[in-house]
Amino acid sequence: MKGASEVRPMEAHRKLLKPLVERRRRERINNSLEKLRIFLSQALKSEKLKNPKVEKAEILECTVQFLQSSKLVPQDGDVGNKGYQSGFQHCLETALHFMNSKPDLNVATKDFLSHQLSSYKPPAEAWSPTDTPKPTPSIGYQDSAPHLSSNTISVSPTKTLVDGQFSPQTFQTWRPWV
DNA sequence: GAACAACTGGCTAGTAACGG
DNA sequence: CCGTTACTAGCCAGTTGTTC
Repeated sequence: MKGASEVRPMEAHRKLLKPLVERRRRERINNSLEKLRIFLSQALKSEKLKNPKVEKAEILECTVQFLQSSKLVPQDGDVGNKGYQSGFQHCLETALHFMNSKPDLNVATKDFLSHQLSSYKPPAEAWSPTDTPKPTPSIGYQDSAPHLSSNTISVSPTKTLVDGQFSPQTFQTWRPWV
C-alpha cells in the first residue's frame, strides 16, 4: 500500500512537463496569430496591423472581416451552400485537368479516376462550418480497381465519430453524393 | 492601476491495458 | 464483451507577472 504523500515518478514527470507543453501550445497560438497579423497587414494595407503590439482580439476581428469581404465564407442571407458547391466543382475540375495533363499516367488508372471524380456531386444539403465534419472519402483501390463498375467509395474504417453517427460499417459503404 | 500576456491547477475526453 | 483503472493530451478559468 503506497502512502498518499508518495509522489509517483510518472506524476512528477508530468508535473514537470505540463508547463512546457502549455508554453508550446501558447507559442503555437501566438505564432499563428503573428502570421495572420503580417498577412492581414499586407492584404488589408492596415497601419493598425503593422504594429506588432496590436491586440490578439483585433487580429481575429480583422480576420473575420477579411474572410467575409473576400466571400470565402457564407454571408448573412446566403441561400444554401452555393459557395461550398462552386468550390467543390472547382476542385473537381482542377483535379481532372491536372490528371489529364499527365501523359505518363497509366491509362486505366486515369480512366478509373476520371470516372470516379466525374461521378461525384457536391452534397445537396446546406452545410455550415458548425456542422459535424464530413469524413473525407478516399477511393478504394483494389487489385482490379480500374474495373470497378460502381461508384462505391470505401473510407478508412479506422475511426468512428464521437457521437457514433458513423460506424466502421457505414464508412465501408458510404456513398455520399451518388 | 488598467490592460494584456503568461502561467498554473483542475477538469474532461479519449484510449490502452487488464481482469472478471 | 464489458467495466474499471491508469494514463495522456488538450482546454479553460483563475492567478500572477509585465507593460504602458
